[in-house]
Amino acid sequence: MEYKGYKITEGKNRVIVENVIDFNPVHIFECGQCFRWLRQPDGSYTGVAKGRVINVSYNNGKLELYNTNIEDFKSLWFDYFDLGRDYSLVKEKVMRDEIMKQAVSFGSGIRLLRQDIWETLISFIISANNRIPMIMKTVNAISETYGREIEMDNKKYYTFPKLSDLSRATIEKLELCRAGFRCKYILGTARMINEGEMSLDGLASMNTKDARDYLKRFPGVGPKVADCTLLYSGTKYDVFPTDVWVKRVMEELYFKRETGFAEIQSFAREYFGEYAGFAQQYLFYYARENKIGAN
DNA sequence: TTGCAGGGGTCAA
DNA sequence: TTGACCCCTGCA
Repeated sequence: MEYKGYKITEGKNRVIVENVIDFNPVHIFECGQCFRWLRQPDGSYTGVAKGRVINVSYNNGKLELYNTNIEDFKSLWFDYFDLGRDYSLVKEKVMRDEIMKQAVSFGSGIRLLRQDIWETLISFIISANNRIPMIMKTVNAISETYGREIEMDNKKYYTFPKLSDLSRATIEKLELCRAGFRCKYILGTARMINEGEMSLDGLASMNTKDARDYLKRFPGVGPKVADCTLLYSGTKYDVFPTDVWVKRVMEELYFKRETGFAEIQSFAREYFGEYAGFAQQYLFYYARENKIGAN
């Protein structure tokens, strides 16, 4: 059948989507926006999202989602993989110079996943002063401890915990998930939302600055975590999360000198405008994979 | 083998 | 503006 410009067919516990372009699982899942997708020996990726576990592979315009059905594809995965967006247009918009042409060509199959904002917020609180393998371990441990068990091919996986379940956690038990000094931030944030003191529901209708300031009221959330939360949940795209890698690549390729957070932010806003978030993602992936600016 | 620096930042002084 | 911070890995 035809669905929003794609040809989709249903197979045994799987959905095949044809005519998919600008989609590369390696770029998407390894560009740093998510922590729950694992590369399999055959090159496909298995991950937990939307309360489900699926396996994703892609070859020559054909996207294959295993352990799902057409109904879930329409209601969940189409949106999650941002399949309604024309990434060729996005690339055109951000390729403003030779540097961006390089970065885009390097990460040509990147897509910004539209992830659950609650999970994204907690995951990026964990990311502070941390390394990716550790972040993945901690998010997994939290899911195993407080999430729900699901299954694919007789293997167990765990969904990211609901707000109410994580709110009931204790610092002592959370510490077993190896979140270290971030445990108090996780619990503090969860409880503020659970008790109704704060809410993630209104962020989309705020302007970007207000949304960022609002998120920064959570413990463990500063400018970087706030911007990541907004961008990787698909809430705001005119943000430019600036971590050490982005700072390095901006200094080395654009500024040709040392600079600060504020200067990079205003440059990105001015230069990339509403596409800043996409530009950041191409740049980050390019910088990290090529160790640009690494000592 | 042991020791130490440092990491996708944030907080507090 | 500057150091401390959980925990783990990489590298002397």
